[in-house]
Amino acid sequence: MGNLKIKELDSIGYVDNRLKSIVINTIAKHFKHHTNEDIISILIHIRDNPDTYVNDAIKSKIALAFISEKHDLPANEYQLMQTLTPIKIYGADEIEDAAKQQMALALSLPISIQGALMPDAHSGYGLPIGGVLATRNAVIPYGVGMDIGCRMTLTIIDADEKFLNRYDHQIKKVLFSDTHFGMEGGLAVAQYHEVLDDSRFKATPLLKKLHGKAIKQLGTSGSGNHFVEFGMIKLADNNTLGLPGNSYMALLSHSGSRGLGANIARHYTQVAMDTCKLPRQAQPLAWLNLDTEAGQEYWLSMNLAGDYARACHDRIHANLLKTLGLKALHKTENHHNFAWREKLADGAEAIIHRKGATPAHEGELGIIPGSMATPAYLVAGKGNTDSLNSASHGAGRAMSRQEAKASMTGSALKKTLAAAGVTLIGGSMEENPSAYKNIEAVMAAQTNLVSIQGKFMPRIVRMNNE
DNA sequence: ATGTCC
Repeated sequence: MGNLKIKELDSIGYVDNRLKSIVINTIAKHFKHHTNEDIISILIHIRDNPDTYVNDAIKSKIALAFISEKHDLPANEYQLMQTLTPIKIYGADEIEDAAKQQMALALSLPISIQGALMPDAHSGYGLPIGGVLATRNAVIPYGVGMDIGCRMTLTIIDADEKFLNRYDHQIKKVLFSDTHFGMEGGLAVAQYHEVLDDSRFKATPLLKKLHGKAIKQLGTSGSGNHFVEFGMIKLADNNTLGLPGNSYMALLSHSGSRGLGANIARHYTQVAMDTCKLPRQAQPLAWLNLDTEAGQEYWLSMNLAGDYARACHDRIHANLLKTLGLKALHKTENHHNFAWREKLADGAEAIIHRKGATPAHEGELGIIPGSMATPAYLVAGKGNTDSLNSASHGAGRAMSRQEAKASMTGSALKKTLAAAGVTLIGGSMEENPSAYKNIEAVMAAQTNLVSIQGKFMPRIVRMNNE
């Protein structure tokens, strides 16, 4: 740093030793060719306007340290920022205020860079469902969610509607015998997938402990809105899959990482909340710095849970197709509860949290389901950077689970299903189609984010009982 | 979402 003296730092208010060492390191790394005069004027500007630098790739470290020093906070305590972090909201009219407020709170974290709210958004714990958040070198366990790697898999099958109609009875039987939903019991046939041999299961005491549970639950589905269903998909002409724009039988599944991911999420949320202190209302958004051991452990564990969730879908699809003697033509899959290291529009690297959001980079295929009696859409991303390359993960809840239960009777649901030509095996009132927003309206709110490649209509749906 | 506090 040329001949800038420590005394000069003192004279401009950089007195704290931690602050000084960050400044010295930053200067040595990034401001080698600046004059002392320039450096001092930059430091004074950061000192007087720290909030405006919290998103700066280089100067944010100084700004954050300065803010924490100024407020006389310990190194692990943080204040919320007043600066407005960029946010784009899609389908704002249909999104409840509580979800927007949660997103605004998330954007006031000093680690937040950019955010987006998808048209199916509703309030969740910490980050709203349908929330996308870019942060700098930190991961928020509640920004990923409790079901790490909750995801979709669609297999387009080499069969037409005649097969679905002719083998209706067998399909129902297999959807009952070859899937497992809920917490008790498991599949009749022992499952294997190479993910079970993954060495990451030996990386931490927690993962070692969870390995047995992962073995038992491989190939099972969860509860709530999780499903496995057969239906028909009509592909668009000139779709990007390279398949003729015909109608095909298809298998669609929605589930996550079961007990493995839930335990990882619970454990590291606690670690984050113990080690990253925030104002009370923001505490669920506590993060793990990715340079710390806990941050790296979570990152490894989250990725393993994601791979495990994928393996569960792989087993489900392989089991059902094998029993029914069917052949896959094409497979589409995507996580919608996960975090990725990605580049932002300006080239800066960020951690992108998608909590109930579909990755939608240019050309990337994904699946956006409606409900048990409404279409799911096979989409290709448009790479819209305002949405952080994301789209909705479904139609989104219009009613709480309680409201949904209270507003629907068994006979009314039967009528809805019959009108849609859907057979439901298991399922609950909480998942009734009217508890969800209109999927067509949600799709209309994100035409700048994805293009529709195919429309899937469920025919035989398996969900958890109750 | 989750053997819903091993």
